[in-house]
Amino acid sequence: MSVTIKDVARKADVSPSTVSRVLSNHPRISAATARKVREIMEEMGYHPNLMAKSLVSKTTKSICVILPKPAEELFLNLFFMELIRGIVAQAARSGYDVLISSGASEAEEVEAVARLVNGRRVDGAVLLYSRKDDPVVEFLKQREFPFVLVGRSERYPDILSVDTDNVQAAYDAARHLISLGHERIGFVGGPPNMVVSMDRMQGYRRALEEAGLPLREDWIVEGEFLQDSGYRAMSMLMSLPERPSGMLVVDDFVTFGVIRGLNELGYRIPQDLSIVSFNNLALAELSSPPISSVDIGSYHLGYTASQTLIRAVETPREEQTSVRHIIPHRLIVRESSLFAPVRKA
Amino acid sequence: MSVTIKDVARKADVSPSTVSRVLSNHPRISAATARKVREIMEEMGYHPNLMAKSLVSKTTKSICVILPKPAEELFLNLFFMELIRGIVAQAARSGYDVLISSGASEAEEVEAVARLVNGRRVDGAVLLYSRKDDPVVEFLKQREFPFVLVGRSERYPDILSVDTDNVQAAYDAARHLISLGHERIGFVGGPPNMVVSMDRMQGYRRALEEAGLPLREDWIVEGEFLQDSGYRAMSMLMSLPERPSGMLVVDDFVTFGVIRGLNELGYRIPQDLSIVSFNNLALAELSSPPISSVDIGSYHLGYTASQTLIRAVETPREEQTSVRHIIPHRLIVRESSLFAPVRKA
DNA sequence: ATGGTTTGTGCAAACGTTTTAACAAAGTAG
DNA sequence: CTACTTTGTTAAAACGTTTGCACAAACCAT
Repeated sequence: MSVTIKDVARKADVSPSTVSRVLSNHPRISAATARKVREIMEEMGYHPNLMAKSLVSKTTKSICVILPKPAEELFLNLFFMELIRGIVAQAARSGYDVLISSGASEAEEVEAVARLVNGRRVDGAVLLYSRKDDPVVEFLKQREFPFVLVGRSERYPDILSVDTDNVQAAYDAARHLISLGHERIGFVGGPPNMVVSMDRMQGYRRALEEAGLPLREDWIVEGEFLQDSGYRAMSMLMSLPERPSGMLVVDDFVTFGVIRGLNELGYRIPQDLSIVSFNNLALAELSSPPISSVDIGSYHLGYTASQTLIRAVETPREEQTSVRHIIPHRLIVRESSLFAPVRKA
Repeated sequence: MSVTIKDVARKADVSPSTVSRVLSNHPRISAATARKVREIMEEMGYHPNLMAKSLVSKTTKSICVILPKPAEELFLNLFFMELIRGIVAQAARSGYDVLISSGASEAEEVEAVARLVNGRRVDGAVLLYSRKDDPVVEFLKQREFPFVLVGRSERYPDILSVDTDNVQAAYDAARHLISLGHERIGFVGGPPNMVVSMDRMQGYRRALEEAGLPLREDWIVEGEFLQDSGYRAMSMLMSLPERPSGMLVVDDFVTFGVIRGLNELGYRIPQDLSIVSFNNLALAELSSPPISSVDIGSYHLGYTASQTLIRAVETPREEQTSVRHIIPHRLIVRESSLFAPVRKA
């Protein structure tokens, strides 16, 4: 059907090997031959068959990204999209393709990635965030298959990973509120089995402890964040006898739920409650009021993940130098956080 | 390195062909042999090499989705994510993998897809929305490569596509406002070179014309929607001597910009301005106030697109029966739209 | 001239499958 | 018992590349 290396060879009156070598810029090909062959390739509309190439080179020039199952991170969608963009952009630059895969359950997820890995369809995998005992991590680790984790693994701290220093990020965010004079600070977390939730929680606790502020468990909410649980969280929190004046919220999306809850209850932001959240999605800026948020460089995170993975795939067994990349974060202050009610400045 | 069909054959004391046939459930294999071979496969941990399979079968069992270049549809990110989920889910069910690709410019985009298509790395492609003269459509069309368009092509109405009836959707949305008593209705559109923008605009116009309402060009805004252009659009619109009492907005994300603009200007929604928008992203519900939005079934759209494409890929040349799928939409009324100032009920 | 290196090319074997054609063995009908 | 069909299996040729080895020709010091 379509034109092969042999057709080109025949027409150019050289052997297939020569054509192949022209393709890969082999140094021992004469300029004249190279030019001729290239001309003919152009003329005949030759394009190498990537499958055949893969078969012999035992390398696919593609990586896969495992999209976590939807349910538990509905609220991370926008973040994922940015991440994926970064991954795809970098992979393209390195000449890699990106396969995207997912499963409806954890079991399906590992099954999907097993198919790709076992079928030698990809050279490496990037995992988007990890649960506490992620079976996919387990699988890849045991198969010794190259992969990079966007996030942090508790069980395997030595794993190739790209991450935000979430403890520090949460610490910084809390410090921001504290520096504004807030002394009663609550926390709205994500699903407790996700490492990122745990880390942010820890940063929050540390900042409060260090500042000698009260750490009240009833100001801490964690859970799946669906439609109206932001509302419910707020209605619970705000009906306490003693209410926080500032809140850390684990993700901008969740913050939307929170804001809506507060609006319905008649509270005003930031006058009644200051909010700082995380991820700095495009939404944060468009919210009313615009949300103070810790930018974690989602695109950059993806970009680096892809880069790290591809480097790992391409270097044989010599130890990877740095095993854990931290992407810097930075707090973007907007209107949702203001001085505490008892003014200081 | 890894175990091949030949290794299994040797150990099972049959020929490679037999193993291959066991794999594909060939009817002429005896139950006994099949069982034995399967056992050995299991025992040795055999997994077929998909590349080799592809090479001979000339089919890759994968499709690609072309992510439009980021700039112009920042606001569609969330929508795309849903779409992709649908595509990936359906593809997985049909045993297909999904490759995702993009380019920084239109030229790069077509280059990226050309690589995949020419390299026979995918069996089909799904395009997410189309510009007016999309070069990717042009390329695929001319190559006679199977693809499905999520959206509508002006130039090629006969193309395989899955779409919302955007004219009708916009019409319905406008009717909703009209039925609430609004007589002054504006429109905030998307980039004018996108077909979806044009269609929604048309539905808006039609509804107003039909109802005999004034169609004022200064109530119509279109353009790239970035950070503060929502704000600017509103500040322009609301400073007109005669202001609309209701607005159609092309996308929930854009609506966020609009709402923020209105908030800053001191207008209240829906009291001062009713808003109906499109896509019904998860955000719509979380907004303050929650946004009335036309749900276009993004996931379903992606799911159907994938299904349609794969069917097309797998049936040879017999004409595809229905060439254009319309996914039903439905208006979800929330708090952003209310009776017009002059009450009727 | 001579031997040694460099340069340019081709042969053929691999990569791991599928599939066509061939064939032996076993079953079936007359 | 023979001729024909069915059943189960195999050998070998593809699929389109890459690459190690071989080798001739050209170049370069002696």
